[in-house]
Amino acid sequence: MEGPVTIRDVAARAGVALSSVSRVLSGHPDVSASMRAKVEEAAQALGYEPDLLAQSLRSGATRTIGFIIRDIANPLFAVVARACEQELRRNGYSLILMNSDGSVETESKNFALLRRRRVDGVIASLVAEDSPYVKKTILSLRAPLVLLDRDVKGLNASAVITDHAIGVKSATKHLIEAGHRDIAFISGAANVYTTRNRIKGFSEAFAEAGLALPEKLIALGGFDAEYALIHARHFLLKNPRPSAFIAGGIGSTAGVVRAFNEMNLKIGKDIALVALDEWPLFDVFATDVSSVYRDPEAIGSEAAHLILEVLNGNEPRESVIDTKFTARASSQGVR
Amino acid sequence: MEGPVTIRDVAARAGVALSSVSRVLSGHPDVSASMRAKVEEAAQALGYEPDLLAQSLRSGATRTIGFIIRDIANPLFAVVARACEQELRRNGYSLILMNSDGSVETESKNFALLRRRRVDGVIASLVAEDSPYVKKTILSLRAPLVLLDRDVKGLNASAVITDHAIGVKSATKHLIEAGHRDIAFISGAANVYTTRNRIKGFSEAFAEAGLALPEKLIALGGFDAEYALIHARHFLLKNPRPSAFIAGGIGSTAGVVRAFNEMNLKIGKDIALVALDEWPLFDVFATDVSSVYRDPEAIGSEAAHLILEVLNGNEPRESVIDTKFTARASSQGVR
DNA sequence: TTAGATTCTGGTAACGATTCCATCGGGGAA
DNA sequence: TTCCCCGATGGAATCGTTACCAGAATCTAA
Repeated sequence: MEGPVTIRDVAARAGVALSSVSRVLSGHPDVSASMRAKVEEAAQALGYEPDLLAQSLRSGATRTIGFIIRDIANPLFAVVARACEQELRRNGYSLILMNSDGSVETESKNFALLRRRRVDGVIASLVAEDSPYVKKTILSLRAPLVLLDRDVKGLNASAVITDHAIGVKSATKHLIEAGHRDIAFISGAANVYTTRNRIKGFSEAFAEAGLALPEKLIALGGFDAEYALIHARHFLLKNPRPSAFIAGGIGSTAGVVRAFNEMNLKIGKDIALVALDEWPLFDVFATDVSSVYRDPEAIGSEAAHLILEVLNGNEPRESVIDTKFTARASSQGVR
Repeated sequence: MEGPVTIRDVAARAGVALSSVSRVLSGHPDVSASMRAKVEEAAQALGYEPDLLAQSLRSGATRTIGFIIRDIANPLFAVVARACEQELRRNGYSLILMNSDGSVETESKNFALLRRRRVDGVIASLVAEDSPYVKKTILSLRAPLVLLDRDVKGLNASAVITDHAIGVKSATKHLIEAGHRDIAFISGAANVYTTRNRIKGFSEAFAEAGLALPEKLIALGGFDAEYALIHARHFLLKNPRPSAFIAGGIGSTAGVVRAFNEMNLKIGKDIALVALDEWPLFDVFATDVSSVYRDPEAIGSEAAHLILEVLNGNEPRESVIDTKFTARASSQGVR
């Protein structure tokens, strides 16, 4: 019937000044027992709930964290987001989710909007590290930032970094030992750390084996299935055909395997495959696919920890998550 | 160097009253050209950005929508969330994401927090329709609500409803025609519309075939993989063993197929399967699994439309999304 | 010329909270 | 008894906006 009840209503009902109500409710020490009782009775009776908006305006803290990623529908990021939200929620923060849809303009607008919303911090997986706006946008944030798997110089930001190289290197080594030489590698563009670090592992394995990197079989341009499909098709028409593929991420894997299916190539028999990252139902419907795994749960909660640390006055820092290669039937030698 | 620039700073620089600045920036008609020029120059020069917090406090609208679901890591809901966020973003709203982790208490706390944050609306997939708190919590929201696949009486809320029955019915009919009689059905609890509506389709198919419903083979208790795994194991030990399974959702499917794998049962050969809902890489790694499909993209953007409609003064309403059964190799008759 | 309407502008009161400051007692110490 | 200090309270300013109100300036019509 009445609108939302404010601190004034409580003060009126208790017959005291509103500053006294505020003191009681915020646990100020200098309040008498009788005052405390009166105010608490009134607040209880009226069902008073403090307005977070007003508190935020006054205090300058919104207890809100922005979360910007390319696409929440990427199952890996969905798990990251869940873990992150859970951990932030436990600490009294809420999460504002924004997809950048793979567009640097959208990403930039998202940052600007979060700034205007006065979020206390931002966790982001940037579309690109080298786009001209990035630094300007981020430096004007005036709030702590946690990057997910990105390396941008001169930012003073925290970051959760994945050590892809170690996993990709042992995957590549494994393929080489199984006799593969023409190994195709399809992943996102080199303007994000993720890709560069994966290629690092890939290159190191070839170098250590004393072999030349198959540069013609490397396609770095997009994490989406479409990009991978087109380039996998192209590679599969080469002569000789590559005998193995490494697919950089869930989208890439989808594209690569679609290309295999189109040409009726059986994984592990006609062609070898290593997938970087796993996806839902991986363990039941892709039981023989070799993979380089990283724990998205750990990434999400670590991102939350890093932002909370800075909000508690600590210095930004980096945290490294490792990856693990598991060989399965898909990466054996093929005839 | 300076803190964030406010409307006062702009007023000072332009040498006018702050009310004039507000008028210019909010496009009030009664402003002279020279005033407009002065203010715009000053705002531009100082890089002024209005504070959404203050605007919200003043206007009463936060342009913020709460989104409460059980688990964003469920790939179906991740796509729903993405579509929803995109559509809301286009209309100037931001989305606050909260997982309820399958707990009615957490869900209730999330609602309370969103209320205190003064969100303009909430989109939610309730954990249960019948928990005692639900109505009280929701009625005290004082903001429009869109339910996802839930049916709660006396709420005056909008809803995006999926017509599962039609798809499940034709799936069941198909199984019956292929000779299956002992069809197991595993899904979430009956205190959500989703489950009841699926069972409705299941029952109707049996009724129309003049057969008795295999009540002993119905397990309704949880959408999670663990629940499905336990009950699938149990059913598979029965004599006679069910010849077909319908798994209600992505989690259920994971559990059911794990049970198959444990007992070394080949899908489509030793045992038939129909999955309700599809998941990422379904088309490449589960090409022969029969499914009842619904379009999560449509659900998400429809939810956004429904909440925007009410925010624009229209009455709440329901919107129905249909489902489609596709028969594949997994649901043929088995020896 | 003057009344009345019309622009335009500045000042001020909100929105709902917190916090500083001043005031008023009462209790303890000298 | 006097002085001081501290606990307890109320009043007012503030966070950054918007919106109302009043007054000044300009304009139109009689």
